Amino acid sequence: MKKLLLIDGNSIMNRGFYALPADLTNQEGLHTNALLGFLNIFFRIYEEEHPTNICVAFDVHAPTFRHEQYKEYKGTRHPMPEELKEQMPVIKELLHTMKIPTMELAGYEADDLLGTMSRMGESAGMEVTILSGDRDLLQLATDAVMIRIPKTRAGKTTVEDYHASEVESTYGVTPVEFIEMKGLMGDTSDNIPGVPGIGPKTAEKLIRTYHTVESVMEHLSDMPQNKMRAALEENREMAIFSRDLSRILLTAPVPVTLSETEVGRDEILSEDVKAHFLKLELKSLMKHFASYEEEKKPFELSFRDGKLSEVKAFTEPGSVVGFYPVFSGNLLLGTAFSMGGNVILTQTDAIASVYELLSWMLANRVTIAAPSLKPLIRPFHINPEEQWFNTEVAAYLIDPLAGEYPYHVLLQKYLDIEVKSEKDLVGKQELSVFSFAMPEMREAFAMWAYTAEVLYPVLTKKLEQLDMKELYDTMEHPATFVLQDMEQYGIRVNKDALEEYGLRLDSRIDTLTKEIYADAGEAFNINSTRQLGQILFEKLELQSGKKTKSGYSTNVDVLTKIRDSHPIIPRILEYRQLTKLRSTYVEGLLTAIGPDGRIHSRFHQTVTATGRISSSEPNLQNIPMRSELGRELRKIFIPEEGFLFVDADYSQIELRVMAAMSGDENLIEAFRQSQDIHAATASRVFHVPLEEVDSGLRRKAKAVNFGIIYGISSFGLGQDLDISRQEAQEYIDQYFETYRGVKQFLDLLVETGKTAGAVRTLYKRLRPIPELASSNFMTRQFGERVAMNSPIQGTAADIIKLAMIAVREELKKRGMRSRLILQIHDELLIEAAKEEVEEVEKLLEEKMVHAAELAVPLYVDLHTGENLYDTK
DNA sequence: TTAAGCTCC
DNA sequence: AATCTGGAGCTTAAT
Repeated sequence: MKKLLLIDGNSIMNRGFYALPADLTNQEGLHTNALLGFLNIFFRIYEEEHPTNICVAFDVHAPTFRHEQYKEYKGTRHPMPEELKEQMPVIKELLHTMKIPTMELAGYEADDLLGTMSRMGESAGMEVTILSGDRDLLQLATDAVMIRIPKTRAGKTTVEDYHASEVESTYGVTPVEFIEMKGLMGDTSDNIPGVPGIGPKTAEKLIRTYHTVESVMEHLSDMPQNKMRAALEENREMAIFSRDLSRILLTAPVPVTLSETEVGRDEILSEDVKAHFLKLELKSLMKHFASYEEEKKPFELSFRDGKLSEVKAFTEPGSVVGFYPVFSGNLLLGTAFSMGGNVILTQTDAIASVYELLSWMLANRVTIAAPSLKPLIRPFHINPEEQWFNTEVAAYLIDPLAGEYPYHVLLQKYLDIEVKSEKDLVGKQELSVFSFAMPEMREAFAMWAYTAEVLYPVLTKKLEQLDMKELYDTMEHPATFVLQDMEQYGIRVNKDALEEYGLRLDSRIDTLTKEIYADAGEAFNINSTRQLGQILFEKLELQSGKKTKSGYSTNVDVLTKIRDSHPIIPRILEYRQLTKLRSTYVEGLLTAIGPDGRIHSRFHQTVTATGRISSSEPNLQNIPMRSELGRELRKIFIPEEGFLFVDADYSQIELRVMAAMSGDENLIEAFRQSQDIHAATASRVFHVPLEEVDSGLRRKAKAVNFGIIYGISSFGLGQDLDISRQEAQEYIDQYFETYRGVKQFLDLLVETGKTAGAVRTLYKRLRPIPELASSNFMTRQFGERVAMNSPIQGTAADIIKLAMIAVREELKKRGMRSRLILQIHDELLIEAAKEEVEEVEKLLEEKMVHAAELAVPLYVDLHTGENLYDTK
């Protein structure tokens, strides 16, 4: 089937012009932003649809016939900016080189030419697409004619597609009625007057009922005597005139025939076109030529079976090798090695032989690149000093928002190579001793090894360009080893005590459940927010607060506000707390206890956007602390016999980091003088002597302190402190007046975020912020808060990582039995041999306090105890 | 799989 | 004019 692509040239150029930076020029000083915008969206649509026929319509700049006739309405458009004007002849030349016909006709608008040609195509049995940024063209949609409107949001371009049915479902009127609607509501951007006082809502209602402007006018007598009816009566002529003005012609004398619009891929991507792009310095478009060639010969990785000795024979000293071992639990199933693109698969369970080969490689200055390093450290006795490269961690530093780093994504992103993903190849098949005989699994293994090898130079270069090589070498790479240790050691759990704690919860939950049912007058599922909402706010008619998407909110804020209005509320709050403790902590932790009586949580290095570590299966970074009952749970975490816990947490590390990074003299001074920063802040911000700061004032200052770090709004702070927005705003203003340097610093971060698209920590860790480029106000606001928070949270995360590395090294150097087993963002836990406790306390404090030398001293609180509860 | 809720820093 | 505190992971209900 033939496919016709029609493009609204002016509209798409215009869109490109405003969407891309205005300073985009080539060496001759020609602006190229509209050209690039046009071609980007063109190629995107072209690759999606593969049209057989293409034509681009332009407006003629001279007044058209229809302009002449209605000059007073349509003659007042803004003139085209010079920078855009100069690109118009260039795009026409370029389309000429691409053998894509263009059309423009004095007396007619581009819309009319597009409309007419769309009908010609439809009559000839073609599928027609019209590409435009202008919603006016929606009136042209039919079952066979699709209108595509590109939209840019958060830096990403999406396309809205409209056949006749989508116009109806979106706007509630047919494409033809769309024209009638505009007759009533007008269009200020097009200088179409319409009927004053009638907007989109009213117009839609009227046209849905009466279908045409004429019919609306005939039925005026059915309507109530009001302002709307009067306006319609008065503007009868104007409405019909506006409607006719909005209607796109379908019978214009188009200067191009359908057969002339035929254009092949070879013509669009010819050598001439390539040369033309190069001349205009549109280098980013070159990829279309590459992919054209690739499509002819899709990427195929060749790999074969071979012994480890063959791997060795293929390995050049000083080279880079990709390495992907396949484990099923502790059992090695085999290996994939990639050497200069030669991929060799080996089915073997001989870890020792592989270790020997790896040692030989390292001794011969070979860099071994692995897709993920942490799982390999133990089986292959890897040390931080050895020449290993961790693809995943490098890719994370370059793009910390990606979430996952599978080979197919990395190959696509960095080398523009398209391959099947592991999931596509392997699906849900489990690993087994037969895996090395299965073609799909073999291919996936080979891909991992190959990717690690070929990405090594690319990622290394990228890290250097982004000035993060040092961050990788001195922080991220060694941190992997600390995390591996923590996973390996795990934490000991008193299983009996945990079960006993669970029984205590059970009995109390039982009582509460019965009481809640009695309060409600019926049994229901208390865990179901929907059922609970009905009971509380419909049956018991309690005061409901904010709503969620699907009904009443029943969260802790809402319930706390109505705590005293019914005895069921405090019971539900307690029930929630207890069932949370039971299901997440008691049951969750019990199933996580290993045969060694310890929990081996996993620690992730490539998950968070800011550089923090995360923990899962189970998450040991959110063990209860705030409520006494939850805190009791901490008693079940105990050290091994002959050991004690030594715990240290940074005091106010984020505020200290903010003070140091901003260089604000007042805040720095406050930290140097006082241990209690919230009280000190209260004293300064509220102009009260330190001795007179009471707990209420301190609480306010504390909320402001936290708010500032998170990128505060007066609304949020008001909510937090339960005060008015105005009052909250006053606190914020006073804070920034006291700490002017902080204000300057935060403003600078937002500014940097906007211009660079990213912010950095003190140690140059990058956090991209695509939200700052959004056209959506809310999204952009979020971006600003991220810009303020990330460098602070991220720098704190960097510092504790440095401390972890230093602590591990020191313990190792001194040959101590004590070990670091847990990190909770600003806190480190060491399981210390009893005879080493004093030394560990000293060493831990020393390494944490001196992990970074800032303008503000770092400080830690130290605790030693028999369990996790006692270390607070 | 998503939404709502709760736990932590 | 809008908006409405940053970063995580886990469980349950409901689809």
